[in-house]
Amino acid sequence: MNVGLPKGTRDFGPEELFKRRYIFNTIQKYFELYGYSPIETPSMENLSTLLGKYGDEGDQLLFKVLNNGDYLKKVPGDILADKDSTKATKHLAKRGLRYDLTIPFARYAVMHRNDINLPFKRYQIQPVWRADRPQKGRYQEFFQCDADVIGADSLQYEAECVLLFDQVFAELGLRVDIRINNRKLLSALCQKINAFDQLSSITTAIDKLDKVGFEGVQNILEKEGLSHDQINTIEQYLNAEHLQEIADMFQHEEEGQQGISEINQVYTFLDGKTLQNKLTFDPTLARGLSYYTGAILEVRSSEAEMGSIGGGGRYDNLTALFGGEKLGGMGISFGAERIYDIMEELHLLDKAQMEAPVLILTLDEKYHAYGFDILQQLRAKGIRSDLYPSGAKMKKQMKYANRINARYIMILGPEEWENKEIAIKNMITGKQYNVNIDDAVDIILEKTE
RNA sequence: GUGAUUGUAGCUCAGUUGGUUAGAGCGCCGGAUUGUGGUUCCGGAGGUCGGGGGUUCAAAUCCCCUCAGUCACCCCA
Repeated sequence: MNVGLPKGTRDFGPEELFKRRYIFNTIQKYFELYGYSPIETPSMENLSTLLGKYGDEGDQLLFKVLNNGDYLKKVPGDILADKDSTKATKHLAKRGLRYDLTIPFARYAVMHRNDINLPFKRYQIQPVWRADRPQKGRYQEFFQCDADVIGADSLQYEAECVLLFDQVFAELGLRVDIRINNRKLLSALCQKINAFDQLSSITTAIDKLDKVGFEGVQNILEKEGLSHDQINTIEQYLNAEHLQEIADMFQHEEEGQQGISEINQVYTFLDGKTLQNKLTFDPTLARGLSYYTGAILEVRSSEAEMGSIGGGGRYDNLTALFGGEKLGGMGISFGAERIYDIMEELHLLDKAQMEAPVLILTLDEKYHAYGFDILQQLRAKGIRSDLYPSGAKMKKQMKYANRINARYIMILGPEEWENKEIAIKNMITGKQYNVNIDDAVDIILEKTE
């Protein structure tokens, strides 16, 4: 046996897929409840759409799709001779696999600008591909569940996204911590210490706080060439426990005041709404993605050790990259794969298994066709059901019934046939009794409702 | 891209300082029970020990190469 799967990809069996769908369906249900409409984009995009959007590392992690036809012929001889893969790529591949859902959405928004009306609320649940090395909770093919609203500045959407996170995780039965911060505060921090051009690297450093602790962040910042005074100010910021402390810090930074005000407005929108999970302001929350400019959100499980299982934020200009009209917005993403892993770990998916069907057993070919009639009657009533395909040994059929998780079996054998009856057995309790053959469908219907 | 670790039956894993015919549990198939599963008892099938090379009288075991998985770092969901 020499079959296998490409690295970082998985098959999903029936049981697993029932569970996965339960999660996706729940997320989708709330996306739609909140007024988001679905779109889908192709698995492949033009490489020119993708390249340069995710940084140098991102470019490395893009799956490139080899051109069709005599692709080597079109590569200039000198590039071929140089064996420089980076240079040769653009001659070998003009398409690549989708790396996330955000950039394709930006491309979509620009291309279909005349067909969408603002504010445009879309959600998208599709697989994406990344060529990085797989490890726990990381795959080369995985699903993302994104919802974004573009073309509206209102902070109601920040509040809406918090509520969306809160409700979805509550319905899934996961207890989570939702954390909120605002990039404007980080921006103000960099202004305050006169290191605004290092905003991006300081953000990245702060983002590692959870993992490496303050000493680790300190080391990174030192390597970035920041002075002790600057680092002290950053530490003071990171240690702030209340919004007021931050507000005091940024009295002279307009952007800081704005960030504070935005966070307060989000809280105002949420005032009086009952959240089922904890929402905390966390000045240390940074998030790696560079395009966020306002609110940032992150969700972590309070019950399991795992990275973030949801995140999002506000961006100013998603479409700038494609030269379209400036469209800002707010978006969030659910980390469905990780949510699955945590829920499996906490046994929250056991109940999400397929609802057990009804299985009909016949013990003789003579009335097998009659069993098929009953089967169609059950299905017409919307009962998931099946008929064992032959009059095999009772034991074998029973085993099969067990394996497919049948809740009820209907047995049609010589004795029953003679008396115009059918035996109904509850596979969970083991109880069994005979009913009139004409009433059987109604009785099953009653039981499975 | 960097580092670690593991590859033995369908699955999870034992296998001593190299030493006859490589084992267990679970699963599978059959029987006890020709009309009753999930419990029990009995029997059976199933292995290029990841692949290649080397050392040795002898290699699952030691050495080299290679492939694959897993985990961590970078980055990320």
